[in-house]
Amino acid sequence: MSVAPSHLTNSPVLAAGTGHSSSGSSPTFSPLYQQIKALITRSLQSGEWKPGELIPSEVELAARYKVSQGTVRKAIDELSAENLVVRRQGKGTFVATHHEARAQFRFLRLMPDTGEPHPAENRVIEVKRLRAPAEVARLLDLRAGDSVIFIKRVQSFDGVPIILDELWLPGLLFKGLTTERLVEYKGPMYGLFETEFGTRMIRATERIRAVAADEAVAGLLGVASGTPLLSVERVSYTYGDKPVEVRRGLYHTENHHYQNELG
Amino acid sequence: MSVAPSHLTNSPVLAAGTGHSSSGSSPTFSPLYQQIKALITRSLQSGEWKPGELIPSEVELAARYKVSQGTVRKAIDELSAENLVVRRQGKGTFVATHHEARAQFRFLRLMPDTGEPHPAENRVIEVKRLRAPAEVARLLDLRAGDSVIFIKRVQSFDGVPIILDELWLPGLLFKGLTTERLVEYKGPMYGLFETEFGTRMIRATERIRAVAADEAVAGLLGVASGTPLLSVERVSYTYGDKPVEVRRGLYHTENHHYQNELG
DNA sequence: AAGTGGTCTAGACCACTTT
DNA sequence: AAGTGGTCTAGACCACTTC
Repeated sequence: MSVAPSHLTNSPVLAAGTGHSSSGSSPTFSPLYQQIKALITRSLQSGEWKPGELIPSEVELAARYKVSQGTVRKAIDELSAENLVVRRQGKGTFVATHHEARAQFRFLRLMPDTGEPHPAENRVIEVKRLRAPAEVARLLDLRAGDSVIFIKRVQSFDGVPIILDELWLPGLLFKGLTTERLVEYKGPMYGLFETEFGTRMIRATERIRAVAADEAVAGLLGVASGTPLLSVERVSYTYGDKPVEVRRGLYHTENHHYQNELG
Repeated sequence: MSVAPSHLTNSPVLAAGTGHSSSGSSPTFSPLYQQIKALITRSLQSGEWKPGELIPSEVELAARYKVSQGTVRKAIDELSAENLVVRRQGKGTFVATHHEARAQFRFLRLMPDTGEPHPAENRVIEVKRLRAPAEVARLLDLRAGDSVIFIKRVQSFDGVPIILDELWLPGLLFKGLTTERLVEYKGPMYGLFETEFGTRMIRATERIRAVAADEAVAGLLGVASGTPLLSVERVSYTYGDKPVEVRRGLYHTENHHYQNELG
């Protein structure tokens, strides 16, 4: 009935019956739906469909890739599970964006011990361009000495400073980033990165430990020197597992805690 | 062709064609595969299939529940995603267990800053039965004053004490738990709970903060009083989201860190 | 009414494991 | 060879949204 999708690595021609094979004899072979998933991911990465936009329907994609709707469906199921897209019944499938309430708490895990989480107030302390320190260069997959943008800021809740953040971003990707744009932008920083610089954070790894506040830090957070703080070192990745942000946060956890779920 | 599964809430009789409906007019209705999933979960919970054992094949389950294999498959897909079962191609589907290398790191997130994770050595400091403090009773969904088992222990890596744990367990569920059984048991504590007491931890929530070591804690961990420590408060749940463990860990994070992934 | 994702079925073939 | 989970297809109907 159907014709084998010639641009994919599978079955050159299909045997009798309806189903068709899922592996050829090529050096690389993966299930069809994985290949479809990779193709869709490529389109997301290239900006063919931008954050917040509607992607083609399952039927359209099935026609485009010459596979069944069920196969496209399984590909999108996985993309949805990885938070790259969001399905909405009756409407369609949308490219995920950081400009949504539900997406916020994936990357900001600090919660007040009691009551509802409040929006953070940001105070930018410093933005400058510098040569990547060896450690940052290693984590960002850059050469030591490559240009990076350094940001230092304090986040407050209800007027009380709680988080001191330091960020390092690849200079090439975030060329026009200035203090003004950071300050005037409302909403989460990842929303700014996504909208203004076309870089979307997909996942991150964190290393958490307890440290003591030194003099400088204590001053910025309004605590006594030596106060125990949560140190959160984060590396964020975009499409293709490319590292695009190194962040070091110091959290004052007297009345807040880092919330984590072990699934 | 097929007959509607009368023990499920859906379609009393099925219309022409192959597919059949997914919602009735009953007060409660959920997709068929969710109902199947609930039935399988109940069998896991009741011990019909024990940890490590093989559960019936998809074909058998489809016959038992009078649904298609595809529907059983979708139910098991979700159970697999939730780590309740493990699929092995060609062999079958097995009930998940804590006695596996892969399951360890889901609940022990402390890693050495460099090198491979080592097995922990446990030193049990105290095991006693007491009346649940108000906070513990609240978290375990018990009445204040109900009997709980309290455990205090130190975990070391390469002979260096790193973790001080305090645990509270419902007395009813862990009747025969003694210091001896804790000490003589090899492997992870959740393995003991699962094998000896039939209580399997499914998921947990954690609240993490930084605190200073007091005199008693400092002595047990061999650090100076006032040293910043990671405080990890965990509540673990078994089937049916029933809380069955409260744990408070203090981690010395000078050469270790808590590893977390943000998906 | 038309289009979208969500559910369910039936059947085919594949890859892997055991007998 | 037989049994298991894994992939793929085709088609039906449902729930929801928009026109």
